[in-house]
Amino acid sequence: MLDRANIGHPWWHGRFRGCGYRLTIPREAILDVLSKTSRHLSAEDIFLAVHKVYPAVGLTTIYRTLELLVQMRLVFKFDFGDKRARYELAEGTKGIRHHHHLVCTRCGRIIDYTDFIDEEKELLGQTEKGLSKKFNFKITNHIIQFYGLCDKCQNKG
Amino acid sequence: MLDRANIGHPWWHGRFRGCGYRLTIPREAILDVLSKTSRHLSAEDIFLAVHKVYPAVGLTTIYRTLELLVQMRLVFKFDFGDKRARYELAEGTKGIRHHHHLVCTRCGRIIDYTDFIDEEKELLGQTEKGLSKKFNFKITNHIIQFYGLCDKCQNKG
DNA sequence: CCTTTATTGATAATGATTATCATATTCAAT
DNA sequence: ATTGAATATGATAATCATTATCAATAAAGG
Ligand SMILES: [Mn+2]
Ligand SMILES: [Mn+2]
Ligand SMILES: [Zn+2]
Ligand SMILES: [Zn+2]
Repeated sequence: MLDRANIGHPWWHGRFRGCGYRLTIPREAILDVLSKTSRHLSAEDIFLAVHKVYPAVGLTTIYRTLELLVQMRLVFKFDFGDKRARYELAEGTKGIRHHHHLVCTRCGRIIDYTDFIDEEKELLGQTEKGLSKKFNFKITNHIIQFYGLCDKCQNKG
Repeated sequence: MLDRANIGHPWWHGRFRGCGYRLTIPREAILDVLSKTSRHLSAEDIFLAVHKVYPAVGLTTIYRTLELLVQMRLVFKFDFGDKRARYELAEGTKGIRHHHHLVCTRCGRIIDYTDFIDEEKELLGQTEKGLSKKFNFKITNHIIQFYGLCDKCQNKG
């Protein structure tokens, strides 16, 4: 039910054309897994999910492909303080879905938030402009993360 | 010239009283190193610096002490995307010196900035309040990092 | 000095990520 | 379809920052 013809999210096909990269089964399978979750998966998470459908795909390929996808800006790579890197699709069919994160330092839960983004954008724009000028620094990216305790973890020792 | 009597930054002595923790030579040496730099040192950096004065101090103690200092909130631990953790004294004699970072993705240079913090504070306050309410999340900390190219790295391939 | 507890350092183990390298796949040109 | 160069893959071993162990030390308080 996850055969090649059925995967066909055409919107990332175009990204591979012209880069010299090939859109192979492992690569599509990885994009497919990422596109079907709202969680922030580790390389091993992705490996296990892909493994169910394509048991021949190795962990090395997962790492290699993720590195490629990050470099192509199709995927974001995050560090939330547990030891493993976490990956998330950078855009959906509707374009880039920019958001920031709340990270629970007790249970590791990650919450995406997109509210307040508008106000943040305003300030970030100003800040980036000021910083670029003052330090002659070309900003390409930023991360904002709030750490603390999620609702469940506040009601425990 | 870095003997015990000479180190005596009394302001962190108090932090160890009442916690059951002892202010030992290795711990003071580590705090001393951190207090004398504006750079963002790795555990090994600190090890090497301490080693010059107290060659008997082992790397394990550096890691253990840093973990303790982070937990005591005397030191901040950062991840700037190179593989090693980076450490920075959380406060000076004047109290906490809150700031954010610019990270050059090419040469790894880290720039502290404290300008724009006031405007940021305003927005962060609002955002934290809104997020806390909406998600019932108790925020204790945040990180903001801008990634890009520093002035030197813009003028290279 | 003695006892208890906290701290230390040498060493080995861990675990996520990378490097290697021989094999397999793709794709365009016959 | 066949071929052949370029690209991609997977099993395996290597890296390397960080942790776990554990016996030896040092501090604190009588
Ligand atoms: Mn997210
Ligand atoms: Mn800093
Ligand atoms: Zn939680
Ligand atoms: Zn640079």
